[in-house]
Amino acid sequence: MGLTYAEENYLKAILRLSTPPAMVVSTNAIAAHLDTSAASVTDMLKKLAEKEFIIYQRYKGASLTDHGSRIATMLIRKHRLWEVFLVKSLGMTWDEVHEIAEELEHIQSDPLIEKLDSFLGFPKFDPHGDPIPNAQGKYTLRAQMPLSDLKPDQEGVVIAVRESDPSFLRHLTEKGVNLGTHITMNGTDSYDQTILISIDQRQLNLSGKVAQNIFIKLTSNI
Amino acid sequence: MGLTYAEENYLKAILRLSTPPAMVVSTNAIAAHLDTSAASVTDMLKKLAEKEFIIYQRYKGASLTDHGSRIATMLIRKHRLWEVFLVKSLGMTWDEVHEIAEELEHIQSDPLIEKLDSFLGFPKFDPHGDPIPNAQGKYTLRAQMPLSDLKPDQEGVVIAVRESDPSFLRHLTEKGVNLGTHITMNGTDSYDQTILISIDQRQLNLSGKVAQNIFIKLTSNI
DNA sequence: AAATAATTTTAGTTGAGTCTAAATTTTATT
DNA sequence: AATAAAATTTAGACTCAACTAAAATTATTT
Repeated sequence: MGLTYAEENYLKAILRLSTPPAMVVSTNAIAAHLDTSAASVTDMLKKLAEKEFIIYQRYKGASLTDHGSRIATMLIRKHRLWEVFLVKSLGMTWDEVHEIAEELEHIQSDPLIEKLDSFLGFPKFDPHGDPIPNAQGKYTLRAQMPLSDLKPDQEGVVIAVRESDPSFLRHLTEKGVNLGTHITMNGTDSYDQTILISIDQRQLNLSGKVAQNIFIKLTSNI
Repeated sequence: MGLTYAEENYLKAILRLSTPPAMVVSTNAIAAHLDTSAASVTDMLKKLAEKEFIIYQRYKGASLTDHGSRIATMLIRKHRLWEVFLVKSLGMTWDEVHEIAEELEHIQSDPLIEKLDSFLGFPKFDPHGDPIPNAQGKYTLRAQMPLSDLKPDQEGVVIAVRESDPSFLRHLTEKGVNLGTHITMNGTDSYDQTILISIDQRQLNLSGKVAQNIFIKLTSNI
């Protein structure tokens, strides 16, 4: 009695869009996220509610039940474990793996995923720095802030980036920004919101939009 | 422009059922293999012919075009490479992997499959002894015969087994029959067609049906 | 509080892939 | 060669997941 790919993708979208404290997601938000029509979303929400994966009230939006939340979390777990495999074992780059993991996450086998986890050494984070839920659905949250929020002279280490847009990730690679890269904030250009940073001794600048999608763990600044 | 899972599965079925010299597969054979109705097969054959993956004549059956054959062969390649990964890297057993590989073979990424091949060391055979096509679609055929065809006192090594039925494979494992196992034929029980063999010094018997699905490479018999 | 805008749902279609039942074509048998 | 049997195709219907257009509900603004 497995779920269809479409059902799984809807649950994943609802989890991704659920934010505390409300945890209720609107029809339009899901439609935008999945690039589909609001009418299609309404149809699917009715089905998912019928199967008790979500709680849904007409015109009010949807929220995951414990059951639905568990399924969505396991999809995230599978997605991120496969990404680790693709990068660590096969040598793919962080910009190549999201699309492939979108397919791999739907493979149905609990023994497979537990053995993959073991094979990879029970990684806690994926190649973009996102936490990997364990078999019980628990994961590590780390204190982090967008690079764009750093004040001049603050410094830190890149611990995560917004995944999934390959050209954004390739841009970072070109600039020398990777997980673990140490960055010092120099300042913001008042005209164009460009961010000035240094990596090692090297100075460079990033657009504000890019800097919002790089996440930093602060280190003691002098 | 990818194929649907259903289309891919039909092409794979046609390849599996194509036997020289005719290479033409009947509607009913496909229906039986895919456990579906003949009417559904007819519908799909029309679509595949329209897309030029097969040549199809009403009432006469279907055969793969070069294009269709290439796609089906690449599915076999992916299926068998994933099986090697599941057994060699993750430590699964040969009875567990077919069903999972049926899903994994549909993952769409050429770089992925070439890197997987390299990671595994370009294996030539899968965990059931079936040959793995290379990136050009070429594979190694080996001389082999069913265990049931051995004459008394002939001996050889198990180099392949019919894959895909988990309970058959578990049965073999229990009896101590694996790829590489050396077997001597002792004889056939005239009553019930049971096959008598020895493995090392140990004697055991197998049903005729089982013995037909174990493939042997003969070694010099005294 | 009424009017307008935005959001969401309903109604009616579509295409993929399947089904059963009936009709057609091919093959085998007398 | 005529008839019976087997194989195959056609016809019509179903489910899933999507769509557009129109209707209904909720939110916002005047």
